[in-house]
Amino acid sequence: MPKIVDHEARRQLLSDAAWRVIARDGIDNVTVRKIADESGYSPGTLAHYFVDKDAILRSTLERADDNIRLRIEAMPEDLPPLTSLRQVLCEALPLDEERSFELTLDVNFWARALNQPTLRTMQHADHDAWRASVMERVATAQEAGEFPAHASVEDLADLLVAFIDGIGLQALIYPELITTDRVIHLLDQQIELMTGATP
Amino acid sequence: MPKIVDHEARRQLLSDAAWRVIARDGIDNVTVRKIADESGYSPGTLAHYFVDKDAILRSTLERADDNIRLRIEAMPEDLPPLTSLRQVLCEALPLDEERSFELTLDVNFWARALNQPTLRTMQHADHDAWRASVMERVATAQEAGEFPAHASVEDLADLLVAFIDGIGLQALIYPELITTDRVIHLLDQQIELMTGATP
Amino acid sequence: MPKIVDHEARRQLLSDAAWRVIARDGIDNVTVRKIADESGYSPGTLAHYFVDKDAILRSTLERADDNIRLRIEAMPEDLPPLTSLRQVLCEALPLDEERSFELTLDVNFWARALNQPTLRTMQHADHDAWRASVMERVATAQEAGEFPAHASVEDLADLLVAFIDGIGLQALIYPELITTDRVIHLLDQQIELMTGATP
Amino acid sequence: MPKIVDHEARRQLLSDAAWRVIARDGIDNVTVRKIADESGYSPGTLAHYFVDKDAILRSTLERADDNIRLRIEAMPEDLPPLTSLRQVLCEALPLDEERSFELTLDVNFWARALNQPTLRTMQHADHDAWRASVMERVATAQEAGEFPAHASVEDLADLLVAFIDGIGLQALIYPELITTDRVIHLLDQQIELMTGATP
DNA sequence: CATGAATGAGTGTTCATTCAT
DNA sequence: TATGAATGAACACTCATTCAT
Repeated sequence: MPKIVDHEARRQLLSDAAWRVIARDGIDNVTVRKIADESGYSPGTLAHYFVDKDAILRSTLERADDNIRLRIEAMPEDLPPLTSLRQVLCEALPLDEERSFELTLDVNFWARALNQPTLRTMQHADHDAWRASVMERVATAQEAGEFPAHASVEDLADLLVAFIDGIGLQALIYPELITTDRVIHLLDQQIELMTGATP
Repeated sequence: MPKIVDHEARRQLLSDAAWRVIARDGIDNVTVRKIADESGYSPGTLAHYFVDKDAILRSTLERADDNIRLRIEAMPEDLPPLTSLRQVLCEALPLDEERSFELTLDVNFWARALNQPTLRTMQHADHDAWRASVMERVATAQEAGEFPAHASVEDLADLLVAFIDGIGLQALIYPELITTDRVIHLLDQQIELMTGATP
Repeated sequence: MPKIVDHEARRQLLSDAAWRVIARDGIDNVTVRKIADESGYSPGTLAHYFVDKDAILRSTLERADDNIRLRIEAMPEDLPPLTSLRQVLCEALPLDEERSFELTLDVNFWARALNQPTLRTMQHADHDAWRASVMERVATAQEAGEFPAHASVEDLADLLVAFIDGIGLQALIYPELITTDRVIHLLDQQIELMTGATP
Repeated sequence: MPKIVDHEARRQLLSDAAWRVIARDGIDNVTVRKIADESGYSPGTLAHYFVDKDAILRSTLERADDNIRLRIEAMPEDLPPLTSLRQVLCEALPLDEERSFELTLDVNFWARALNQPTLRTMQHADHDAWRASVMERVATAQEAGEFPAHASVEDLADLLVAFIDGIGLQALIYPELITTDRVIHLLDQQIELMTGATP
């Protein structure tokens, strides 16, 4: 069934074009025409693959979160617990162009999620999945003695997740204030606080 | 004599109406007509007080950040250092309707700031002012022996600020996941980690 | 009845302000607000003196043509026939700032006259009055032997009037092409042709 | 395959519709909706062919002057010099509906040209081209002995151009005063004056 | 008489969507 | 399936006019 494969491939191609437009111009300035131009297809073509403009935008969010999930799944499994945790956390930080691109998309959708239940549900699911990945590695690390035994795994995970969300946002919006190096430095500080590795 | 209106008061009235529309419908769905309806005035009236729609939107951001700043300035000065710090941090969290309202506005402007330099500059200045308030209190607390003497004030402040930004966002978007009580609990945990007050 | 005098004086003041705005910005870009600003009064005040915006505009045309008529009436009566004729013709040419100002106004109203009968009637009357002045002086000059006896006074007058209208327009729109000196030169040529004063 | 339209043909169709609206309602009363209605298309369609309303208006001026130029270029080349000159002059006079239509357009743009440099440049170029056509034929006629040998070709041409501009305007605005027959009569008189062909 | 705040209809323009080819 | 011309509602903004003070 080559048609089906083509169809899905075309959807992804169009979705990626939409993503680039969002990242470049901001979600408020996206027009179907721009996406069509960016993709190399005509506006009418988009109608064959997405019911409406909102569907195109939603598809970009799906793709962005797929990317993060796939990268996490692709990680080696035999890493030291803290290393693995650190890698998972870094996947959500704007440390390189690709991840900045993904986070830019997320930020563009946050405000919309406040008003669009469908979008909110999507983001919620993705955030939960990522949070579960973090929590899983926190638990493993705790078992390995990296975190204090009495600490709540949920609390530790949520503290990390909140920190990552906050520092990532700042790094994205105020890159001259929060450089990539400083993001890493602060992440190390936060982990150090939590492992209790105080001198 | 014609009716003389207090221009500044009228501007605030209209700005507040705009704010309510942004919070209710999302910044993407704001129209001048809606703001006019919400304010009780006609669309043409808005033109007397703001040069264009963007100026109205910007004014809401100014008001929101003014609110936070004024509340911080109004705090008693003789509080214990950690209490004062905690209060400043809480001013930026969506712990009640008013503060949720303010944070909703901020979230709505984040994506726009990525593409509009003017907006970004405004947000940067406001964020910096708040960050300075936090840092000032962290320094005072450290002098009072609440934080380890060797810790960097900047690092401590930025860790807190990142945590607040992240947890506030989650509490706003996923209130059923991160309740107000949990926000407070996690804030306490984070402060505890930083003071080194391990049980 | 001092009120009446004030009223008329105020009308003229406002009319002059309107005139300046038309000449400066073009009749298409005139707004009541601009006229109010130019006059130093408020928009509401204009309503006391003119029923609507069109009435203000019409009043400027009246004033412009009054000016030309008054200048012609103020001319000495004992001038040589050709000199007198020449002076009348020059009153409608943009030879100085004042007359350029008047012609600018006329040009601004020509297109409107094509669609607004009221305006057309006004312009017609003014144009007729000026044409009559020209014809009168042509007749006098012919009687004095300046023009060939067999020539039609009407034809001579209309040829002159057409020339003046045409050359004035060009001098106004393309001043770098048709300078003031050239206008005078061409006027002399035309008169010479008509007097038959061939060298 | 979608319907492929001839862009240039469609532009002309829309331009002609705009022209009719200008001639009917006056350039001040032209709205995009009226042009759309007149053309039989929707307002949105115009945006596919012209960047904005001003571009539509400008296109009508281009078309009008193209028309005159093309008619002059299409004239037989072996006419007697004075006949050829006379024909060129008549092309700019409102002697029939088509030429009245063209002149109406010009008059509508004159006032605008005073304030819009782009428009002024366009009109200047067109006027110059037409003036050059006149001058060329005056020169040929002079060589053929129709005009006095000592007369300046430039002066003769400018006298004719000014006369044509002036009489055309009057014929257009005051048709009951200056009939078509009278326009022709006066043109003959003017040429006669210039050739010195006094009976 | 003078004010200027307020109105709301009208404007040019944008753009998601439709659909004949 | 792909096209791109066409649509028409929605938008921000302008501005002549009204009217309470």
